[in-house]
Parts: sequence; structure tokens; C-alpha cells
Amino acid sequence: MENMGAFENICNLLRNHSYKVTPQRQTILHMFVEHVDRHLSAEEVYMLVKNENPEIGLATVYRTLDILADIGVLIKNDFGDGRTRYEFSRKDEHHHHHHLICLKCGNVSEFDDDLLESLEAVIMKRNHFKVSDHDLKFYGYCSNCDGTQ
Amino acid sequence: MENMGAFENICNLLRNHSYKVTPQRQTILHMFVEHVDRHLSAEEVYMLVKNENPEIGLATVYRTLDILADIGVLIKNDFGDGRTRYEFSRKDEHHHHHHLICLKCGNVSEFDDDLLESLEAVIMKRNHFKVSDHDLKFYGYCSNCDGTQ
DNA sequence: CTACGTGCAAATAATTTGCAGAGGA
DNA sequence: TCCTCTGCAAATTATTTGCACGTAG
Repeated sequence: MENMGAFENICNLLRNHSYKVTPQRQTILHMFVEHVDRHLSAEEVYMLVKNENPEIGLATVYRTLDILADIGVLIKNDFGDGRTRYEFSRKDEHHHHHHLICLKCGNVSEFDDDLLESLEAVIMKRNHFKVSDHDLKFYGYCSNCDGTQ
Repeated sequence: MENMGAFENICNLLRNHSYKVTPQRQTILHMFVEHVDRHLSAEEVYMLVKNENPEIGLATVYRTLDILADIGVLIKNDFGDGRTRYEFSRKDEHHHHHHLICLKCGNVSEFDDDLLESLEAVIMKRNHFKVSDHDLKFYGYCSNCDGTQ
């Protein structure tokens, strides 16, 4: 019921940005609402979405992901595997979260922290650089892939 | 004279890894020793290197950059502009450095800090994740591109 | 009704690879 | 000599775009 609300809110967000709410966009949106915690590539979204709507084209998926990232519904991520990955944005829940990327299985988990706010202030003064965003990734081995196992 | 030494050291490093020291690899290496502070794409390296050795092929540049990154001479970077960028590694000089990426002119500068060491310890315990490396980027506007100007 | 959206296929762009000849160790 | 390198062109991979048709508002 809470997720239903999220879905409707985003449809309105689309309309406010004068984007039309098409079946394809709805299908993709549903997908993300059901996989709030995943980091999916365009190809993966395409595969998952084809079950519900086999007619959909890959180009439409790319175009929709772009729009959803543009209006802040999705966050684009680059984990260095050569494809862009998208995650559902839950801006209200956390200030910032960083990613823990397993070098063996490729799984991505999250880590909350707002330590970097203070660093940004230091950078602004020390380097005359106006920070507007940051991106912190930790590479290593998750508990499943840990060398000690 | 100090850079000369660096060049010779790397040639030996190549030999130790049973890579041959070819003219092409030497040319590319020279390039980086002369541009220690830059973050170059394969295409850019190719262009710069063609002046000294017009015969060189782009594929060779890619292959050489891969090798040099593999033996720790170069560091691969992804600043989100769709191409991999390589910088000369000066491991001895700093523990870690992070990047400040200007969203307007695309220039990349550096920032030294080792604050994250302590964070890594927290992550290991809290998330059962064995951290082996991290990557921190700040996006914003450099002093030239600052909105206040 | 009309501008925006869609599917498809072709176009880009960065990088990789197969292969036959060249050249370091 | 011999196995690694190289240049070239063709192959791959992720993403974008042109176009004629379809449809949300």
C-alpha cells in the first residue's frame, strides 16, 4: 500500500515534467518498485520487464531509464563493469549511502554514513572547489566470497 | 634525472613480469613520465604518442595501458565520461588521493586524505565485508568554473 | 488531434580480438 | 631461434538515433 503510493507519486512526477505515462513506463516503474534494493543494468531491466510486456524494446528501456534518472526517481551508478546500473532512489530514507562492491561475485551492498559532509567543507576551502556531489565506493570481498571461507 | 630513474625502474618491472621492453612501450612510458599529473584516455595517449612514433597502432596503446595498469605503474580511472582514464601511479608519495571532477570543464584535480582508513575498519565489522580498495570522487565546480564568477 | 512515445534496425563509440608478419631476449 | 608484440581490420558491447507508425492527454 505504501509502494502503491510511491508508484502513483512517480506517475504524477512524470506528468509534472510533461512526460506521458505510457504502459511501458508503468511496467518499468513497477519493476523498480518491486526491486527497491537492486542495482540493475538496462539489459537486466529489459529482461525482467519482458515477462510482463514482451513487446517492449530495449531502446525504450534505455530512454525510460534516462527519464527516470533525470527526474530523480532512479540513480545512475557505474561500478566499473562496463554498464550503467540503476537503483531506485529513496532520498528521504538516508542522507547518503555508499556502495560495497564484491570483486568476486559482483554483488553490490550499501553502507550508510554522512562523514563526508565535513570533508566537503574542507575541500571547498583548501582547493577552491565547490562540491555538489560525491561518490564513494569500497571494493573487496563480501561475507560469501571472503578468502577466509 | 629522477624521472630517468623512474623510467628505468619501470622497464625492469616490465622485464620482471616477463613483458618485453619494446619501442612502443618505451614511447608510451616516456609520455607518462613527462605527464605525471594528467589523467589521459587511450585515445589521448595515442594522439600524444603518435608524434614520437607515427607507426604505433591504437590497439597497441590499449594493450600497453592494460599491462602498465596490471603491474601497478598506471591507475585506471573512470570519471563517468565514457572512457577509461589512466594516471601515473606515485604510490610512495601519498597514501591515497581522491579526485575532484569539475562538472563544467571536466578537469580533474586531486585531494589527499587518509580519513577513510578508519571507515574501512568500521565497514569490515559492521558489514562483514573485507575492504581491499576504495574510490572517492567529488563532483562540483573548480575555481575557474565556479558559479560566483 | 497532435506532439510525444515506441519498436526496429542501423549508427556510434570505446574497446577487444584474430591473424600474419616483425623483432626483442 | 622462438615466442611475444605489433598493426590492421574486423568483431564486440553498450548505448543512441532516425524513422514511420501508434497513442496519451
